[in-house]
Amino acid sequence: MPTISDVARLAKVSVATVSRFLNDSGYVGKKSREAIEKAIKELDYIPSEVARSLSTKQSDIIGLIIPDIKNPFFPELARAVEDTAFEYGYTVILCNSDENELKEKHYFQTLTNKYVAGIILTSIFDQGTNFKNLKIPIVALDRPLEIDIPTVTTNNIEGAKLATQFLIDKGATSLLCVGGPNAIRSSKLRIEGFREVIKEQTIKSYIIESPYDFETAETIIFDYLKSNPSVDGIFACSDASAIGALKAVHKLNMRVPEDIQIVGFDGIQMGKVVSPSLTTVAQNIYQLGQAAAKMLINQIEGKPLENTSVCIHPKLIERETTRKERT
Amino acid sequence: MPTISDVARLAKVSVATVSRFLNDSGYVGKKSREAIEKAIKELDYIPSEVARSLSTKQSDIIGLIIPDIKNPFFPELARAVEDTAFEYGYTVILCNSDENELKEKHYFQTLTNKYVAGIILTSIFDQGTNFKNLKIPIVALDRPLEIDIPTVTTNNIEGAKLATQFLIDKGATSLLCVGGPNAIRSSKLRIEGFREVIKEQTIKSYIIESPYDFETAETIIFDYLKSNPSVDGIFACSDASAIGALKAVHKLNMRVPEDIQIVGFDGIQMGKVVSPSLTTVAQNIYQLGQAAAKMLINQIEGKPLENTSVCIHPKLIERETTRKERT
DNA sequence: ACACAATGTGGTATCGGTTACATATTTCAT
DNA sequence: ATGAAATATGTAACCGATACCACATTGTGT
Repeated sequence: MPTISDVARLAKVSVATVSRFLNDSGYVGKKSREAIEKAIKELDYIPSEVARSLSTKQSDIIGLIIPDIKNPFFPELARAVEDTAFEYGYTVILCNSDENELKEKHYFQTLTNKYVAGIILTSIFDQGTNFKNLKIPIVALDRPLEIDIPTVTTNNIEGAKLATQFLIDKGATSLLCVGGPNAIRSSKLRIEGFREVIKEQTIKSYIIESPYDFETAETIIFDYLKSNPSVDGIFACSDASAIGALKAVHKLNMRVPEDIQIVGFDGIQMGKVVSPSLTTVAQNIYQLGQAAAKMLINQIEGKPLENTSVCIHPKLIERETTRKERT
Repeated sequence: MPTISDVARLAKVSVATVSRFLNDSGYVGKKSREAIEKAIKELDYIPSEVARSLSTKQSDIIGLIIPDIKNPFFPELARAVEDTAFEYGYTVILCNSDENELKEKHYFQTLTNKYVAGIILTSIFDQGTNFKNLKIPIVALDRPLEIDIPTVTTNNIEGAKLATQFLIDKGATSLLCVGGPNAIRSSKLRIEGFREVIKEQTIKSYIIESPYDFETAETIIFDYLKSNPSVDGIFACSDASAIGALKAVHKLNMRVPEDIQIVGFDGIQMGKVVSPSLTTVAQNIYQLGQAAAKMLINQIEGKPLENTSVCIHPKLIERETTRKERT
């Protein structure tokens, strides 16, 4: 691996001049410029990121802390972040926090110790870590953190309203809302959206809580429906629980969407693939990740942020778990 | 952030002694040791990874290059790698190559430039890059590279045989094998396994090729089945195409598993979730990733590799797309 | 008691860049 | 013509570690 000194020697200039050339900082004369360009080409020189980081205390690495890449929501998000990072010349370190505060803190430690340029964080701990005295840029993704930290989220209330209203429009008269874990802000907001629509209506409604995973959701919903068979519409606050609901409903020999309609939330791939395919309020996951990455990079590069927070509109995707027409 | 000099000053020793202490290299007297420990605690000192990397030309970062984290096979793999890396004090950079040689090369460049400790690679390019003259450890995952590079794969032939034999045992008499892209070695091997079982039998069989994605697979299989309705068993070389097959079969109003049975390959989450749930040859994806990470770390840390390649047995998971008993 | 090994410690060059500062040359308005 | 400003370039300190080498001290076998 050639170093900056090799280039300097070959181009018969000093390392300072080469450095100035590389970073486009300060003056570099035409002759030097040409000689340096030639030398770089000849040597196949690439500046050492590590040395540069040591000097500037900033690398071209972005940390991405998410609960679990296995959770079907996150691969697409990660992909969007990585694509955007790639485009701007950054590289992504992936961290699975498991919603575990200790692990999260550990990653923060590790990442800052690597002089990462910034961190994108999906965390349920809105207060725990003290993000303010951290001097590196942070963007909160999917779940808001403290007030002054830039945030990218989907408009959860709007999405929940969309789903609920849609079920009603399609003729549902007795609605079940399957909320997510209470600790997660977005889950609360989705339930809130559901409530807001319901209170203007005169239909029966129930709200239950379930973690965001298929199996548990399936069990919980199965049990619920067994004792409350009158329910004819389910709004699940995540596609995972919606899919659990779908399985539960199947087991109960109810037909979807004839006997009971289901609308999920998230828009994960899997929704397309289940039978019947899932009507859902899709978050534009890719856009979410992209927006977060862009905001972070803007901060890193000192560009002004036009918005301190971005709220992306969800979109209802009508598939097969809801009726085609009002009955 | 305190530095090693701060520690040295506080402990009234030289930086060399502190360094020796930190790396457990060379002699450090008892008194110095205690003073240093105290100083480190007092200052909350953590050695700078970046400075260390510059000096040693090795970081604690592992590069993971995969085609696409959105592909449902990879999140679990990535998770396994990350978990194992975490356990041993390493950190993972995620790279999506899109099976694109240029992108792959670029990532190699970027990663080596960061002095990564090693790279785990899922690549279809078995010759392109010259891995030999690379001085950092590499492990090939899922798809073998050149001969002398440690490799972790599933026993694809065995898995394909398992699936094919199972279909036959369950009474299928006219088999369709849906292979993956020909460029992918594992796909070839799975087709080979299928062939091996078939040639000992006297049943009809067909082989078609399809990319590993739902939509395309669905279309291709739909068209095929339309003109060949006698097929009563499908072995799909990936769960993705198996799920495509499932949808295609549904559209054709054939019942699964009564009219036609389906067995997939991979064991992705989604298989559990489709209806009917997918019988499949499951790779132990987590174990795959874990084994790869461990092999890599062993290489990095100079420990001997007992095996230059690991081949993990797949396991047939019987679910609902095959019949319960032989008909 | 002496030679030699083992133990303990510090000085400092080095990794490969950045950047403040000094210095030299050119440009240009007056 | 001349002094200030702009342009161009080099020297060397610095980022925060590692590691080679020199040197001092202690232990030990004969």
